Amino acid sequence: MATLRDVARLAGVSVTTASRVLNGTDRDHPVSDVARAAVSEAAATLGYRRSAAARALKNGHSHLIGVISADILDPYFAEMTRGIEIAAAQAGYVTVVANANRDPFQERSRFQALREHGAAGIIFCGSDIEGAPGTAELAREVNRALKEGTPVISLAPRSFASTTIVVDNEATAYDITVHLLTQGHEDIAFVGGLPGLAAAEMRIAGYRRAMYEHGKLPRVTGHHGMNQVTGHAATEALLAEPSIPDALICTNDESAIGALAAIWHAGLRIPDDIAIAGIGGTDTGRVFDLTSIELPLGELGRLAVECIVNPAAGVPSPPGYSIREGRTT
Amino acid sequence: MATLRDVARLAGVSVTTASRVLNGTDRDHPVSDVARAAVSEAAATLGYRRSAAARALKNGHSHLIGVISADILDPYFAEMTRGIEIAAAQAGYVTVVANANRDPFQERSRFQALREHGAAGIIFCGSDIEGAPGTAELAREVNRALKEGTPVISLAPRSFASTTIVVDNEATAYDITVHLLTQGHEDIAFVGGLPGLAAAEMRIAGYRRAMYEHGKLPRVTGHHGMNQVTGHAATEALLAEPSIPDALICTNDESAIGALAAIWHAGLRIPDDIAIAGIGGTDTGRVFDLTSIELPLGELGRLAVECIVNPAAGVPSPPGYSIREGRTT
DNA sequence: TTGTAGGCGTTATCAG
DNA sequence: CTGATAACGCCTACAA
Repeated sequence: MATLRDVARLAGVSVTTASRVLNGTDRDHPVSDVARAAVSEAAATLGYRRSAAARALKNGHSHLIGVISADILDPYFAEMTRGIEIAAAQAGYVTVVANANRDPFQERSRFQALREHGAAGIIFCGSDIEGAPGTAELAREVNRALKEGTPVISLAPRSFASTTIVVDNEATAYDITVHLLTQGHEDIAFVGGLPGLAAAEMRIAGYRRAMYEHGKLPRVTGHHGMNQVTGHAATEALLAEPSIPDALICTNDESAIGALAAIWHAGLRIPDDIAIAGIGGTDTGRVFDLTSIELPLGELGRLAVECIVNPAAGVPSPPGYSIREGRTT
Repeated sequence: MATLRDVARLAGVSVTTASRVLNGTDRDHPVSDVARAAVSEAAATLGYRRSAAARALKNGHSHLIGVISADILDPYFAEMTRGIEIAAAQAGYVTVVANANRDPFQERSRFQALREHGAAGIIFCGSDIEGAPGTAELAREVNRALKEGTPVISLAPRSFASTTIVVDNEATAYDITVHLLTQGHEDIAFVGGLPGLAAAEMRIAGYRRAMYEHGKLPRVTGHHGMNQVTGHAATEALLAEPSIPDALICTNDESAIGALAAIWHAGLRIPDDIAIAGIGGTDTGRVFDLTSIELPLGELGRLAVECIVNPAAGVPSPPGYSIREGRTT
C-alpha cells in the first residue's frame, strides 16, 4: 500500500503538505496550486488510500457507527438499520452491525468489540427484558462509555441510561385499539409480546387502557414471541378456542403478518370474520395492506446518527406516528 | 482510556509482558504466574480495553469483515448477512454492513471505505446488472484489492473476478419449474426479475429450458423488480389479462409473497385457482407455507467468512439446495 | 522468564 | 505558504 509518505515523496513535497491537500485542510493552511496538483496526481498514480487505522489511532476514535440490533432479520429493525446506514454513509461513516438476540451478555460483548474499534457512537435497536441476567453488567459498560464521551443512543426503551429516541409505545397501542373500537369491533384480542420486554409491555398497557376505558375485557394471547412464526402459532391457537375474537391487535407488524397467514390458512375472511392491525408500518405490512401504526423507522435511525455525528445539536424530539388504514380492518 | 502502558505500570511489569498476558501469547513466551495475575488484575481495575486501531495499524489489517449488500431489507440478503455476522463474531471479527442498491458507483465507494478501514475481507451479496455504468471502475478496484491480498467473496454471480460461492441459479429455476410441470400445471408464468441482473436472468433461463423441454410456451412478466411490491404489482397486472396462468414461478420469495398478496386480494384461491412457487427459502415464505427452492442462505454467509478467516482452507464448494413443498402448489 | 526499542501511517504543533 | 517532528497504542525482533 502506498502511504502518505510515498505520495509526498513522488509529489516532491512534505507529508504535511500532502496531508493537507488530501484532507481538504487547505482552508486554514493554504497550499499552492502547483503543490496541490502535484499531490493529487501523485496520489492518483500511486492509488493512494488513507489508513483509517492510523487516523483512528491519532484521533482517538474512528468513523464507525455501531448498531446493536435485537434481530437484523426483523424488518422493523432492518428499516432502522437501513436509515442509519444511509445517514451514516452520507456523513462519511461506516456502519457496523451486530446481532444480539436481546441477550444482555451478547449485547455487552458486541458493545465492547464496538468500543475497541473506536466507534464514534453506538445505537441500540430493540428494547430489553426486565431483570434479564447480564443487564447490570451491560448497564455498567454503557455507563463507562457515556462517561468517556462515547454517545450511546437507544431507539427503544432500555433500562440503562442513554440518549433515547422513541415513540410512545403505550400511546400507539392505545390509539390503534381505540381506532378498532370505534369501528365497532367488540372482542379485540392482543397477540404477541415477550414477558418483561419493555416495548411490548407498554403496548399491552396501552391496549388494556383503551379496552377498559370502553368497558371491554382485554385478552392477551401468544405472549411469547414477536415474529411471524410466533404470530402464526398464537393465532392458530386462538382460532381453536371456543370463542374467537372479531379483531386482533398484534404487538408488531411481523406478528400481524403471521396472524394473517394463519387466518388465511384457516379459510376465514379478513376483515369480515376477523380484522387485524399491527404496529410498525413496515413494507411487508404495506404489501398486505395491513392496518397499522406507521412508525418512522428509517427516520429514527437518521436521528440517531445525527446525535452521534453532531452531538452539539442536542437530542431531537422523536417524530410522530400515524394510523395507516388498510383493508385488514 | 487506560493503555497497555498503564496496565504494565500498575502491574509492575513491562508492556511486553502485559501484552503477552493480554493476548494469550504466553504460549511461546512464557510468563510467570505472579506476573500474569498482576497483569490481569491491573487490566481489570483499570478497565483496560485494547485499541483495535493500534493493532490494525501494526498488523496492517483489522478484524473487520465488510458486507456489501444489494438491499439489507431483503430477507434473502438479510439471512446471508445474519449468517456472516454470527460466523464472524465467533471468529472474533465484527461485521460492517453497507447498502449499495445494486449501483456500481455506490458499491465502489463502499468498497473503498471498507478497504480504508483495513477490512480483512469483503463479501458481496447480490449479483450485478450487465453493462451498468460504473461496472468497470468497480472491477478495477476489486482487482486491486485481490492483488494486494484482500479476499473478495461473491455470494452471487458477478462480472468481476472474485471468489464465488453460489448455487446454480439456472438449475434451481429449472428444477422448480419441472416440479410444477409434473404436478400437472400447464400454463406457468414467470414473475419478476430485472433486465440484465445476472442471477435473475439465469433463473429465467432455467425456467425457459424446462418449459421448452416439456413443450410449453414460456411467459415472463413483471421483469422489473425483485421485491414484494413489484411482485404484487406484476401479479395484479397479470390477473387483469384475458388468460391467466394456472401457476406462477417467482424470481424470489419476496416476489412470491407479493404475488400471494395480490392473488389473495383478488379473491382467488391458492393453489386451486393459481399455484405459486418462489426461490429462496426465506422465513417469510415459510410462514405462508410457500413452495420454494430452499437455499442455504445463512450457510453461504458462514462459508464466505470461512474463506476470509482461514484463506488457506481454499474455496468451499457451494452447498446444495432442495425443494420445499408448501401448500401454495 | 523478562525487558528495550523501533516503527506501523497520520495529524497537530510549532517553527520557518 | 511549507516542512520537521512528536506523538497516538500496540506488537515484536532482539537482547539480557
